[in-house]
Amino acid sequence: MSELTPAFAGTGKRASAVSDEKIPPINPLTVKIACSNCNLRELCMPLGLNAEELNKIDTVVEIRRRIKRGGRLYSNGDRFTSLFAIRTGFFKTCINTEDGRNQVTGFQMAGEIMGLDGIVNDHHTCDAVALEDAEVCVMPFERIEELSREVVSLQRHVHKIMSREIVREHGVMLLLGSMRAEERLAAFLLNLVQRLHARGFSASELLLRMTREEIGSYLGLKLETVSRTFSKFVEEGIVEVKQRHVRILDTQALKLIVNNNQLPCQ
Amino acid sequence: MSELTPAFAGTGKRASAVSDEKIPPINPLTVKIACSNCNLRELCMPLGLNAEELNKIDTVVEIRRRIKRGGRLYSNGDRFTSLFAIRTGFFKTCINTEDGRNQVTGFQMAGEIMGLDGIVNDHHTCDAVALEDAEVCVMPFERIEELSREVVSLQRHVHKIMSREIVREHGVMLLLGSMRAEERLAAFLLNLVQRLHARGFSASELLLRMTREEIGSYLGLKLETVSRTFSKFVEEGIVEVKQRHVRILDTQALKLIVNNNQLPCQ
DNA sequence: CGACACCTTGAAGAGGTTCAAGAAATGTGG
DNA sequence: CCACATTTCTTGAACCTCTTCAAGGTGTCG
Repeated sequence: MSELTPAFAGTGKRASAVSDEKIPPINPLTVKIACSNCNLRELCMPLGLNAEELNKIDTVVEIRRRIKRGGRLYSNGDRFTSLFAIRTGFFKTCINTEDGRNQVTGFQMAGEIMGLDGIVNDHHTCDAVALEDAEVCVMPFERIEELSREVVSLQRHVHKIMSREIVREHGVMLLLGSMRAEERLAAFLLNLVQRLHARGFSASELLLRMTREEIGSYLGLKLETVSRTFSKFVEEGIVEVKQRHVRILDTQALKLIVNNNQLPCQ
Repeated sequence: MSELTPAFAGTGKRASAVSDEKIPPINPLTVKIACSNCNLRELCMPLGLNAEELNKIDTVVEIRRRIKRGGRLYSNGDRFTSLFAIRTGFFKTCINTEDGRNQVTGFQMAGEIMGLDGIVNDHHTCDAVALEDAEVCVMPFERIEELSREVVSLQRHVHKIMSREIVREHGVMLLLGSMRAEERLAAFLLNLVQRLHARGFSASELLLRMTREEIGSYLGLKLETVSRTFSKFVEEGIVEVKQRHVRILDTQALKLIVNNNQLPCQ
């Protein structure tokens, strides 16, 4: 776990694929608020639209909104009006109950949609907190519904996004209900790195944007257990860890841990 | 825990509200396949439709389907074509992984919608097993999408159903991630009895349709722990338990257990 | 540079699991 | 309808994983 820093220097940079412009100096001439010229379109919008549909879709994003690290996109109890597509940054969503319970329900990154929990009761039921400075596209839900009555592929897309969230949560239930600490952390790391890789980042290095406590809350473990489990993986040569920098040395070993030491078929 | 049997005799009968006809002799004259004269409509279909919309909605249910106890409505890998509304009966949904993990992701009863997991990849990702003889309305999803482009309140309704499922799963994550065995079982009992009560059954007596093992799987506990926790509740005078018959004697005590021994505000 | 948040590690303890045996209920076939 | 097989449930005892409590280290930011 000695000299990690140099190797991690590039972790924050995209290696390929879906590259997106830097945020600070938004050029109003080239970056107008429109999905049709957004590099993340393939992640949050349907593919195969014709020109007319593309024009309609462009009107779905009302404005963009910036959230500072630690700030909230929405809070439990807030009125629901819009879904949000993450352009840049990293979020956690969590439930905080009156009696002091706390549960991180997910971590969200660029291209992912937030706010679905608010639809059912017109109010949000969890908090969305930025874990790094972020920018989101605000999509009024009424507009989404209106458009998806006209654009069939958008309608289908919205349904898929919600279904995907349901299936993701099934996976979390499997994790929380049937895995031990090592298995949970291995599954967590593999999931994170896979999603980052799909966005052009490294398949083996990652920078954790959340604390041990937040990881623990998500995984149903105490922060000490998360820390100890990281240390165990390090001892076994599976990962290198330096604070929030993680390098996966043996992806296969992590997969074996998750799969009950069985090689997945094929 | 002595003489429970007599009191439980009526458990299977509806006390009031949404009463529905018995299944076996379906009279084709009175019970045509139509949501507009279904007693469960208020549970699975939007309210406040005009006559024209009601007529359209009636075409959403293709056929009904009966599932024997132990039978499957769908299985992991099955092609997704339809959503299902439960008319009668009781289901569990569960994930079974190749490496032998198993997780019950939910229990469903009359008026609830199943199959949402299949939308995202056109294939189901879990098994839906009937825990008692059941009858479901089969609603082809293409038809639902078509109609919800025309009937705004149906569109909104579909969105709410999916959002509700997402929020429900957040609650399960909270349960699995942050509660101890007693708290989990108390929350489980309160949730079940509340849903049954909303359907006209008793607010304090219930007949469990699932085994201790299935409860345990859902709650992330072993069946022995479920059994022991039931026994503990019995010792404390909170419930009476005789096999699958449960009578809640002290709802408040269960609520206190769930709420970390804090009375909920107001 | 000091205050603060975050992380690591050790030791003791609690909660839940595992293994095992027996009891109770349920289903089946004659 | 009864006898038997099977499933389900309960309970005890030993064990193990994770938590709790505590202390010290590391990194960060004004």
